[in-house]
Amino acid sequence: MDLPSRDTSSETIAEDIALAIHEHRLPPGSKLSEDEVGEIFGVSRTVVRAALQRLAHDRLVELRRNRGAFVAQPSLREAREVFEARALLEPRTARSAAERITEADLALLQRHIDAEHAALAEGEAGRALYLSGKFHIEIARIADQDTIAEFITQLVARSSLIIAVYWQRRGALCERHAHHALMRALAAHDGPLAEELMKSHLLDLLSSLDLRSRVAVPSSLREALGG
Amino acid sequence: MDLPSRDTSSETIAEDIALAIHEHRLPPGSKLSEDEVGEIFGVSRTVVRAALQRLAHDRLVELRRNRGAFVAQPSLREAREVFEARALLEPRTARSAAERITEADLALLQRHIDAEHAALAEGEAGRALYLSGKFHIEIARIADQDTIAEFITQLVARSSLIIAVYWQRRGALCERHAHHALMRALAAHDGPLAEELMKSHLLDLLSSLDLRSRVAVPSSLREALGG
DNA sequence: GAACACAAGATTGTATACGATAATGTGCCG
DNA sequence: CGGCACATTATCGTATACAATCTTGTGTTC
Repeated sequence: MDLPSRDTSSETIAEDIALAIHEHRLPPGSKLSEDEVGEIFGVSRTVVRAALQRLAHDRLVELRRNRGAFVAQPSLREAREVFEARALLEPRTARSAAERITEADLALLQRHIDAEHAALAEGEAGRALYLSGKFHIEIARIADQDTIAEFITQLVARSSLIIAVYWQRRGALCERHAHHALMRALAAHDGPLAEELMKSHLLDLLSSLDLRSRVAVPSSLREALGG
Repeated sequence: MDLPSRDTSSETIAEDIALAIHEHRLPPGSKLSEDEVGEIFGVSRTVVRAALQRLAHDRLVELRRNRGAFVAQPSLREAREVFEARALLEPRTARSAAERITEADLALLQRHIDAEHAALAEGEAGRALYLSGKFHIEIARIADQDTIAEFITQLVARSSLIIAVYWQRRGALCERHAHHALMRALAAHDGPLAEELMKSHLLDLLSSLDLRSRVAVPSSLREALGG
């Protein structure tokens, strides 16, 4: 039943869970029992705990003492703060990326966009959102700023969670235009334009969230009631 | 020998180790054996591992598979990146802080500065550096930006490590002037000035490091040679 | 009938034990 | 005498077992 588990397992498990959260297969509030997770992945609680601790540090899960691990439910305040942090980091990073981007990088970014496009066409909105986040992370990597890229990776993951909770217009993510425009600026090595586009893109994202009143409903309760 | 250990222990241990790194009692490259640390704090390896994992996530220690945990030795590149990240985050945060700072906040900051002063006078350079970092973190907290404050906390801790490795002028930290000037700008609610002062303060810090050539010497080797 | 106290169950927190892996020391061979 | 192969040792990686804590169900009392 348990595959040979190629590498160090706790990292793999943490990434699997993170991906599930990212793709909204694990809704906010879900309980992640150590026994249960351990059985699913065929490992002991020890390694599960390590994975959960890592996710807790990234604020993707919340660890409550003697209660267990739950998929985090970002507060209104946290949602605002995450996007404010991104607004500080990403525009300047996009500018750096535009100044040093290569043809290979551009091709890679284009593949990301195409994959996102395809996922959306197939109705896999969760996966599309995940790939959309990858696009942002990739830009930070292109800027050759590993430290900042790491922060952005965290922020993108948390953004995914925030979108799961506070998204209002259930329609299409209007990101395609923004990402295409960013691509053009990057291809043209136009740093200032890329910076400006990224800035407004993040503002658009933030304003598309309903941060007025919608308190995060405890989805565990909703589960119990709905089904 | 072992105190009742008031709270959850792994957090406490992680903070104790972080403080020791911060104050340069644990030089970069030091090995942190699980058994050894566990014996010192009177706990099992389980909880030590949790603490070390947390520190590894903050990039204060490096975890090598089947080798153990070592106090991190930031690379030249990492040193540069950490200060670039701070340059993106802290100036704008200082501006926000200036706009919303209260009298109580000012008093607290002043106490920080005084304590730093006192530590320096008593020759406790390590503790002075630690308090100096606290000053920066406190500003982020005053800006009411928990998320960014968390990032800055990480970056300040890593900066301390970087200073331990790359500091060139062994003389006094020239921070006192910069921090006093910042205090004045904050007290005057002068956001733009605070932003500018923070920016140049960080640049000063970066330029006071010797990032030209000095490769981090493996201090374990140096220990062995020096006695 | 409602509220409190208590007990049973479940889940996490921690310690210990065993297996795997890498560093080190020893002996043989060239 | 130097270098390589192998055994030894120490340390980490993981699993399991026990203890502490919280939740929940039940019975009693007002």
